[in-house]
Amino acid sequence: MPERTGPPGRRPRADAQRNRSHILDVAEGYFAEHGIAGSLDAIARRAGVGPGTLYRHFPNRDALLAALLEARNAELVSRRDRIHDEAADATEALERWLEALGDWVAAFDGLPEPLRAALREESSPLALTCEGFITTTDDFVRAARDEGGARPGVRGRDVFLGVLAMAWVRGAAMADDQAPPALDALLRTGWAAPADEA
Amino acid sequence: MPERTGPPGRRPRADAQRNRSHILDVAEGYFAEHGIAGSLDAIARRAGVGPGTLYRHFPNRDALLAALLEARNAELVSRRDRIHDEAADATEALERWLEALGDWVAAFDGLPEPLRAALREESSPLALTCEGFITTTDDFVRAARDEGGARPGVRGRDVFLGVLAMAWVRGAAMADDQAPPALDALLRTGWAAPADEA
Amino acid sequence: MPERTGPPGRRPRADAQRNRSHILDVAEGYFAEHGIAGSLDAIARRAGVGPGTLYRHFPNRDALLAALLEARNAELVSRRDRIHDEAADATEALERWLEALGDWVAAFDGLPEPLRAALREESSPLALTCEGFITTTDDFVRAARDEGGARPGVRGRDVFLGVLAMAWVRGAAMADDQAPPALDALLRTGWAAPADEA
Amino acid sequence: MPERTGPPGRRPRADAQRNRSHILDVAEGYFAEHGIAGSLDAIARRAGVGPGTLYRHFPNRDALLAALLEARNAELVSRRDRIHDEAADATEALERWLEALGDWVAAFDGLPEPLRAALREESSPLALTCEGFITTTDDFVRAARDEGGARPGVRGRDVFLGVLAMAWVRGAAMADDQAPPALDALLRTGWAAPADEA
DNA sequence: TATGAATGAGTCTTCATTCAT
DNA sequence: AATGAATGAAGACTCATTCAT
Repeated sequence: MPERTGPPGRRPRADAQRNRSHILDVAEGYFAEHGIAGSLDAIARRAGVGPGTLYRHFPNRDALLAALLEARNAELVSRRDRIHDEAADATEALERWLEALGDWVAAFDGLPEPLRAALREESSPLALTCEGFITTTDDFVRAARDEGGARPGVRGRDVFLGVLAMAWVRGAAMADDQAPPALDALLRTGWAAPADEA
Repeated sequence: MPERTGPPGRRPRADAQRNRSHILDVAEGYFAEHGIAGSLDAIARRAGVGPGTLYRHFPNRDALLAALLEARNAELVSRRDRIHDEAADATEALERWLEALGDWVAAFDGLPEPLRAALREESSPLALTCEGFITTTDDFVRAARDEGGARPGVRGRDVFLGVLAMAWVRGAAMADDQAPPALDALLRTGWAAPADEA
Repeated sequence: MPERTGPPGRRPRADAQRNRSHILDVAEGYFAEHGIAGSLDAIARRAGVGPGTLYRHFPNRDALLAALLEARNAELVSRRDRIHDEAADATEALERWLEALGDWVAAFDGLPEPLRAALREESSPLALTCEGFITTTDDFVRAARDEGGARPGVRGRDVFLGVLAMAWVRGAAMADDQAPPALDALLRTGWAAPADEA
Repeated sequence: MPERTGPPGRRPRADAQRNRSHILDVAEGYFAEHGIAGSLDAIARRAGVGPGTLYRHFPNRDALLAALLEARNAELVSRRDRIHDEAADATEALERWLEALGDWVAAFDGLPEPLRAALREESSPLALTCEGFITTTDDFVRAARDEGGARPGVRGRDVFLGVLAMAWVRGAAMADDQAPPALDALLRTGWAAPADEA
């Protein structure tokens, strides 16, 4: 019984923690199955808790989503660090970062939508997450540009939006195996031939 | 549709035709105002017909949307023809076509979504519309490529998807005035510097 | 209760009017039982219709209440006419009118509350009803005043509010048989002795 | 849970006392702001305690309200005493007492409602409070009546209810500046002209 | 005793679609 | 053909109260 009674540093109750992460597990599965537009009540039901419990932990869908992404965020951040360490040059780094970002956005079907919405009204907990990665993207873009690998005038924010957009449209192109890489290439080099601007 | 005639006076149902086009008018205004996610009931109400009538003419939202776009399609087609006539070269033509396509997709707030969905399951009446324009886009792309203005390997379908994607993400970027042109440029030339691939 | 429901499973589609009045019947009983704060869903359930059907007929609680009162309104109006015809003088008329008003307000337990609320924000369908009766009350008050039976300076609106208020407290005084008439008398003559103001 | 009645003099813990009065402070502010229908959870939160703690001190909303009024009761009682000391005659005293009572009831928006309810079912802690003031009111009324200032047959209870009622309806009449005094006058002298009963 | 997590029935509301009239 | 009433599942979210910690 290492539990000291009294009011020392309040730690979250064990059962609450358990519940929270259980809800997250269930939500992950549910969202993976039904896309992120599924019913929150259904998630609560499947998790075996009342809707109030879910709402206590996550006051709205975005909060739940943000919590769900948090785990992946850590992964994304570590991937960023790895890229910093391993990439031969800034251009390759940017490329790999965008790939990482693309994977992150593809975590759940329909995820691009709330991310876009969050970018619109900054009050969402998702907005913070996004802004962080926008900044990171901008850093990568800048470095690549300094190196001559990225086109001048391209902003990190736009590239981020581009990744988001491509991830969104990819949802439609699943039957077409060539589409995903084609879309990445499109974002990378555009449709115009280089000669066009020389 | 086998027209069943009863008593004499077998008219081609002028009133039904009138109804149909009236519904379309109303729907156009409604979608322009509220985005394409508005309630179909509300449209029927505003058009002064019962929901059943609306449903008879357009069995679901996509059908309505498709019919709505058909009118614009004519415009888009004529724009295509004008481009063919006026454009100095195939590259400029493609550029202008994509601009036209962008305008077309931006007709209603939220339109990219059902278009994307239609591309997924081809059963939607919107799918046909899209496929037509994909073909057209491909024609433009091919011509530009033959001319050296478009990058080899770029498919019309991908470019179409790219336009769709950019139109979609644009919804989020409204506060940012630089974003729309930046996104167009991104799609045109990508983020990578030309030197990168020379 | 010989509940006239159709064969189990398939509910025979009733005429809209009949459905409407059936809902009203049920609502009347339900409100009489549980007071006017009861659940609308419960009423729909009890009426054997979906909540949507109830909402189609009565978009909100006030609308339902207003419809419920409409029948009684007719009665109140005819009572008003009878009073006009029968009352010996304007003072007796006012007296009888207030009695009628009191009966009207006592139709459902808790009715004074939404009436008061409606008086606050005039958008409610109940507001119209109330305003009409306020006007009528004012007419009666004026006539009585001209005759010397009502105190100068008393406005119809205040008297109406007084009736509402007394009906409201009456809910508390049920155990006390003397209270209702005492409250009426209080409203009529006040607590102060006439000598006090001579 | 065995009730430990043996050794008496078990004082409440100091921190419990502190908690209790802090909750009261917070509740006072909250009710003053949001009316008495606000969420108890919100009060607990604002007070920095758990809802369980609030519940332990005040098993329900009425108990909290009663405790809250107790503080004001002292003030009301002292006002009563001051009236006794200062009033020139019993009629003026009654008048001033009713004014005091009106202020008391107006302490919180929506307060009349639970008071009325408490009068109905005497089990509420508010009932006691009310009964005390009803008695006081009756004393004032009697004294005034003996002096010829109050109408014979008027009972303290009824006058109390009248004050409650007028306070209740006043909530609706706020837009109308003339209403509050008009309602007071109505309660004082009624709508009938004195001549009517001479 | 204090805490605050959990409960879960309950609130109102919407809407695509069906089907009796 | 047209109508529009009916459906009823589903949605998000609340909150007084209980109970495990």
